[in-house]
Amino acid sequence: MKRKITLKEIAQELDVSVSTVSKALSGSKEISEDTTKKIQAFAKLYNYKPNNIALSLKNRKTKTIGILIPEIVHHFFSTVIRGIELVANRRGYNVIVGLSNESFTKEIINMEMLANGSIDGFILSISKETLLKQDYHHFNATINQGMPIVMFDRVVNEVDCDKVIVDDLNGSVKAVNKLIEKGCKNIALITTMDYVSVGRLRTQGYIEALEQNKIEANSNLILKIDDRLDVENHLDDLELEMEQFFKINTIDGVFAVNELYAVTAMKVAKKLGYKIPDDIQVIGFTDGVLSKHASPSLTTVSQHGQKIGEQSANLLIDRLEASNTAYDKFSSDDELETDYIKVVIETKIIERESTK
Amino acid sequence: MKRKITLKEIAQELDVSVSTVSKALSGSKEISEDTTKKIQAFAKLYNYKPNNIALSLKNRKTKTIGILIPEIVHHFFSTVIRGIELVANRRGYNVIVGLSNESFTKEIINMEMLANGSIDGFILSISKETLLKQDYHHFNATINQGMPIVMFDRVVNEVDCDKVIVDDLNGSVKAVNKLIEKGCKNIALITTMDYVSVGRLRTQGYIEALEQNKIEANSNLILKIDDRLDVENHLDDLELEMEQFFKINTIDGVFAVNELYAVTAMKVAKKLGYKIPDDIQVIGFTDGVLSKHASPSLTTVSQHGQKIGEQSANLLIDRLEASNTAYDKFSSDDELETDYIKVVIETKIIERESTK
DNA sequence: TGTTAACACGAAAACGTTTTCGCTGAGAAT
DNA sequence: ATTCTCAGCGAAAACGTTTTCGTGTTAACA
Repeated sequence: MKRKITLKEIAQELDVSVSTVSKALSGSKEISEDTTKKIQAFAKLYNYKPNNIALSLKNRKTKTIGILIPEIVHHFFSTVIRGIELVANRRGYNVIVGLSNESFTKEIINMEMLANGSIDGFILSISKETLLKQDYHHFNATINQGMPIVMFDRVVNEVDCDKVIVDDLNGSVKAVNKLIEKGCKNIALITTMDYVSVGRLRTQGYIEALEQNKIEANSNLILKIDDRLDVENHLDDLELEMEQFFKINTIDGVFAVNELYAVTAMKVAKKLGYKIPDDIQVIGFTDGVLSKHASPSLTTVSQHGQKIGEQSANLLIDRLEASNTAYDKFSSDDELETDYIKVVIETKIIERESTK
Repeated sequence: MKRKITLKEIAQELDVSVSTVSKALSGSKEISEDTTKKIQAFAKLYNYKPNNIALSLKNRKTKTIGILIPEIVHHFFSTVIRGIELVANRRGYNVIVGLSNESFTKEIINMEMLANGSIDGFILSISKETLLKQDYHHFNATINQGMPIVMFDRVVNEVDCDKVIVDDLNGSVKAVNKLIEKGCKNIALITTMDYVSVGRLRTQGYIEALEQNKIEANSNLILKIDDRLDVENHLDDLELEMEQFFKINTIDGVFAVNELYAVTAMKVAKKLGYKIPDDIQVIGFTDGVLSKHASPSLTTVSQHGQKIGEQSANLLIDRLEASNTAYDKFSSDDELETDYIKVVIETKIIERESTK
């Protein structure tokens, strides 16, 4: 077992100083060609690689991005991570992942754990509990310590930082318009409680689309699911709720704010004897595995999670590397006027079998 | 913008030495009660938190685990990550994620990037390309440098390290037995090419179960999918291949080595007019979203990905913390006899609508 | 021969910790 | 009055780098 070799050991072995080794390895012309060759050969032989931690300490930057998300077993979030990892890696950064599990406390603990030097900046999506509490002090505290944050998807006005969001409103408008265009008269909405911003926006889109088409929104046709309970493990409840909903109302179109709701709606509808898309047409949000492989496969609003991740990472790294140089130029810690960017990722409707 | 405060700054501010501050904060009784109180109050006021990087450098351990997996947008792998993160966090570790994207080269690059001090140990699952090439030198090199590795799911005998695997063979035997027990006479197997160890093992389980029941395996009933092509984006090909398969053979039971194949098989079967589970019963492997939400929902062999992650993390951290003390005790770098552990996670059949 | 410039290298500081050891002064013991 | 003990604190080393600033040697120049 040969442990990793250090500059000091190379120096001792070759009877030169540590500084000489360092310079030789970086190809400094301060060192003679002879010594340089000798040192480089030796280093290669022993597979020398500089220690990242030491570099981080010296440079006061870790080349690591912290991702903080509510949940990882989730198609959308894992797609975003993939996007982040892709550009992070390409630009020489690593990615460290923390899960808040939708909990306010875990979110804070995780942030504090990472904010003490482990990372250069955050990319995060806010947990449901935090959204409910509307307590965002930990984000602002982190930013005030000089650590940049990029928020995606679940964002909030109270925090001043770069943001990457899906065009939820527009996407929903498009989806509902599509249903109308395909002949639906009584379009139901299956959504979440309002405190989740994406749920609220998608609901708003539904209403706007109806208004655009001079259709009066009927509150009976809106089903708000309480997703504080762990839906995945209470599928029966969900189905029951929807069954009631379908029985009470006459419906020929469904817009659901995520694919689980959409797929479940289809299942329930089929069970009640409706044919899809003949009797009822369905459009979901989020283009995940479920949409693709459901039968009938689901027409859906695609969020381009990977693009969101890529954009977020680019935004963060841009700011990180800009702040280096800006820092040198002005050397003023305070208030170099920062205007933050909000990137909106366009959605796209992917038509499959659940619409005519 | 107040940057993070350091020991040195506290020391200056309070006119004591850095050592005194450090000791006071750690509650050393070497420091008088007065000074201790003063320092602790000041530190709390300025929200002092020790810098992780400096600690890592000093302690020569980062309290960070590197995860290296082929793909993250994947139910099984993300579940494993969740398990790892859970126990890592509980035991004071962070988790850094690298994606090989099934590529040999990216696997190596990622390993080298992380092996230079950024992490204390690896938890990984081998990429397909690496399995194909059968080149495992990078794993052994890493281990020889004193960095422990835990492999899960896709493991290999050529590398000596702790391993956590699913009981693929037994799981498959159970699944096929279940089909036989439910009255299936002509059971088809839909599997991958043999170089993926889990595919091979599950195939083997299929054959063993048939033998146990004195049924002769019929090679016509085995469909090997070439998954080198990106299946997700070539669903049509997949369906076509299966359609041919179903047309040629008489089949009343299907065992598929993953849920995508199983769900697709159901889709094709339904299209051909078969009723599930009346005409054909289906069992898949991996209990993911698809299994749960397919219609009919899929009976499947559950792999307990989270448990795999938890076990892997515990194994790794145990070894990390043991090696500390062992190191102190013997102070011998070389060959303290290491016997590695292989943990087998039992599978469980979850019965749903696709079997009688 | 004496001054200078270039060259090749080393010493030391710095990043932020922890820890070992040594020092100082005050009170107790002799 | 002298030695001892101990409490309370500081200096310095160490972790592995990079970088700035010397410093000594040699060759070139006046």
